[in-house]
Amino acid sequence: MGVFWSRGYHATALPDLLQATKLSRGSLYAAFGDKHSLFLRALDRYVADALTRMDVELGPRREPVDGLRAYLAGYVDRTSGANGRRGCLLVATAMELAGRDAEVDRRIASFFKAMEARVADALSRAKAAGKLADAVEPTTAAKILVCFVEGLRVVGKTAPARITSQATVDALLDRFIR
Amino acid sequence: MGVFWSRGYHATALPDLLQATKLSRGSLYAAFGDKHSLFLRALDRYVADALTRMDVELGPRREPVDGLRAYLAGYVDRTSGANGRRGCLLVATAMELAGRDAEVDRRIASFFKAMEARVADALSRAKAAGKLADAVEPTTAAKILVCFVEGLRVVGKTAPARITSQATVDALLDRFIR
DNA sequence: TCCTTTCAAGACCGTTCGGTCCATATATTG
DNA sequence: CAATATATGGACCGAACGGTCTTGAAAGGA
Repeated sequence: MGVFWSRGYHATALPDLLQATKLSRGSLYAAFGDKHSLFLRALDRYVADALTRMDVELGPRREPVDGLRAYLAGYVDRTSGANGRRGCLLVATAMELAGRDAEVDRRIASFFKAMEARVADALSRAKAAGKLADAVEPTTAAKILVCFVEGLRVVGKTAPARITSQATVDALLDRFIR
Repeated sequence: MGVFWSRGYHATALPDLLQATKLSRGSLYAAFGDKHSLFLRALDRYVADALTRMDVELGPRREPVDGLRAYLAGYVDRTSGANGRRGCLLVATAMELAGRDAEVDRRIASFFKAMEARVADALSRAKAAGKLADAVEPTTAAKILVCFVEGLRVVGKTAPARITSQATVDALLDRFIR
């Protein structure tokens, strides 16, 4: 997963994968079929990791506003410094392969949907608790937050300044919570 | 430019460029040096187009809030339907090449800075006109909007639904203007 | 008309790509 | 120990890559 993450699909060559998996050429093909299948596996793992992390951060047992802060803080962390420069396998894949690879399309779209649903859920619990500013609609606000964090990943590739990102995130959240 | 835009740098092969430029192999190399130089030219043009468009939308002669609406409407348009699926040369390049190509890095970073400056300027004029909501700080809000629109481009690759994007954009802007 | 310049078409180059195959070494098992 | 299953390193394959160079036709000028 790591090597696709760092380099992207096209830029990752077989030798990179062999080194990363410490497998021989033959064994790698026996185990995973081909490069594309291996990539889909990596993508699936990346998505699963992201979703379970969100389930922790935004889970129903947690105070929703705290959860949203944790969720956004995670993105600040992942878009700062070396993490930021490394980028995001999902966003990179969306830009590189979406529209040309149906399997990838499905995974990307379903991930965004799942992420949005989790954020929307946290927001609606926050709203029920009276923590949201007036006229904030959870599902729409969730779309805003999803777009925003994905944009953070893009900008973080070349401007991964933690303090700035954190301040930006705080300012955004301030427009939604009471 | 179009062919890099649609396919990305690595995925664009020489034959694609020959067909797009209607040049022979020899002429193309005589005119542009190599693939990388040609790509940088295309990127420069893309950036220049985007900035001049923003200068029109957010120019000082225009009502700043109207300008921001036009600017955001432009992004809705470019992230909807076929336009959305085509993606954005800048975002794709940022994810594919940033951190591995210094020339690209400079261009991406300076573009985001320039975009942010223009948005911030419009916002501060709006603030001076009393059109901004309380406690909205133009430079921070500009960073938010930039991240948001770049995120729209990412999400628009797989979910290019115009009505949804427009509603999301409207909801975001509503949090900032009075 | 002839000479020069230009440029398109594509042969060609070395390299690298993703993928297959085999000979060999290493375990595993009776 | 012998027989068998397993997995490894790397040779090998055709194709495509980016880039160079030759050839020949068309165009322009004297």
